[in-house]
Amino acid sequence: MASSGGLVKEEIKIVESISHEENCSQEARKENELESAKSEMGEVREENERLKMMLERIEKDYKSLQLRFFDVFQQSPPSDNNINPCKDHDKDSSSPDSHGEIIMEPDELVSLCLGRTSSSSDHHSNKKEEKITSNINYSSSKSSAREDDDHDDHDACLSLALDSKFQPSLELVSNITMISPENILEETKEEEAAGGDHQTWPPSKILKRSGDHDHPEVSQQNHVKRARVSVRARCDTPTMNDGCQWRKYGQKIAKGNPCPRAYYRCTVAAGCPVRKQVQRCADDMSILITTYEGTHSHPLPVSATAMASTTSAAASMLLSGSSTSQPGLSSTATTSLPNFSLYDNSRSKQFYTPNNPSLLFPTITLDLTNPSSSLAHNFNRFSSGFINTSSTPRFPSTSLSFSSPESNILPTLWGNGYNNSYGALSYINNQTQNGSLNLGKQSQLDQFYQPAAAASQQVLTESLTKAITSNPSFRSVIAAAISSMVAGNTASNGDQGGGGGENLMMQSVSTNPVMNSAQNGKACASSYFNGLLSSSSNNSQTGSNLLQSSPPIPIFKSSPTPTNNNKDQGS
DNA sequence: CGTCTTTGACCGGCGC
DNA sequence: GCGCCGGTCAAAGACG
Repeated sequence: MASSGGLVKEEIKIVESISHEENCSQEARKENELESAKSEMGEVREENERLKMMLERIEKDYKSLQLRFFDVFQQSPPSDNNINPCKDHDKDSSSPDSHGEIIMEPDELVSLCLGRTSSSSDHHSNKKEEKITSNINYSSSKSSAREDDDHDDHDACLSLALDSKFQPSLELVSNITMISPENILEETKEEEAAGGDHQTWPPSKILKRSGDHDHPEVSQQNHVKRARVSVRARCDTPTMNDGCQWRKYGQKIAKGNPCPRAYYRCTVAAGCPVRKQVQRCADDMSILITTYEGTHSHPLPVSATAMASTTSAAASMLLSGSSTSQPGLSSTATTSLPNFSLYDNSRSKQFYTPNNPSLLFPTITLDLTNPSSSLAHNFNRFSSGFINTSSTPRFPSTSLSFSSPESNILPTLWGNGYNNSYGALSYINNQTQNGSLNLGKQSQLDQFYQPAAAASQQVLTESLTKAITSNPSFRSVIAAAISSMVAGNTASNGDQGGGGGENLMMQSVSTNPVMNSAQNGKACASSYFNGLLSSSSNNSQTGSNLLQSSPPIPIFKSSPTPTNNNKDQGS
């Protein structure tokens, strides 16, 4: 008995030691995690520092640019048209705003599009404007291209519209700008050829409608298609709500997909050339594929800016990738990027694909559908692509996948209605309160607070942080977006904000009192992609479906589309 | 009654 | 030249 008692004691000792070791190992693990977290934070801080400096540069650039612009403008007041994209869309179709270059009215609105390569060569109608445009483009592209990484010279195609009507608070509005350098000429010519008709989408239509401009070059240029941004998202509503107002103008059964493809055009402003196609994925009917094309010729409601920014950034990524021959995205994206993946299937296949007309366009795909956060899974698709793997793309196509453990809810939030967003809040609020990312821009006209935007902020923030820190391409795109906003921010109040936190760069945006006031002091949609996700509608479908990944799938025909409900959002 | 959706017709591009 | 296909138009109907 005594020996057995001794054994027991020894066993106890062993167990204790084991548990002690376990505790030690756990502690060590925690310490390791802590260490890695610290190092990550350090990296992020460094990155933030860099971005901060970059922002300062951009700010300076912007100021000098602005001064220069006003100088030029004062010397030569522009004609009364071609000025304000908000004011006279119907008649201003050929105005350069649709080029996203520069639109200015002394007392109303300035719209700058950052990062486009100069396309002024074809503008003969307004040479002064052309001159300005060149300057702007030079400076802006310079400032955006001058950024931290040497390996990518992106044209961050983000627009900045400053509405001085609301002075002193300048409003930031982003336009979807999906123009590749090689497409600018085409677009310019298109719009010239359109002769005031803003329907620039179909080149054929332009030719048809502008019979007096039967320029051979034009028809040639028309072969060059614009960049498209395709968004895959799980969505139980007929269309994914992106904050814009859309009007359906057609529906077709496309080959290879039993689900009809719906065609929408933007109705936020009359004459806006932006269109979108909405189609359910044949393989997974819960996935909605929304393809955007064109450039908004008007300021966007805040709920739309997120989408616009996203697509713009994505497009610029695509275009920057297509404009350079470097491996770029593929190589850089293979760095560790948990819950965020970016894959580009364009590099190895740059040939034509006659069988898939959608691939006649340079297309970038944002994939928000991936329920698996498996990194390897995502990255393994880098080379294979996602949407466009079926055939060889005629134009480079790039795919982005925003997959996170919560990713299944994101598209749902996005796709669901405004009410749903609120409905989701109760769930979401438990997740995070961290609202440091803010790339969604607020407009005075649109005071919607999007609580759903608070959803999964943390995850997204982390994802974005990593994305930004590890992917130069993405970084520069984001930087361009920030630059455009900060420029506006600076113009409005000069408050750069940002207290040196981990998400300093975003905070500097979110401290904009204009933005904050626009939302009554509430934390606004607090990440670039949260903003994107927060786009909402009045869709009255139950919020209970919010977090379901396989909701009932509406077919276009039967149910009223949320786009219809968007009307009260836009203005 | 105005606005929006639906849907068949039409058009142009492209391949064969 | 023909047919297929994607994309758009526009009349008619639906809806609020």
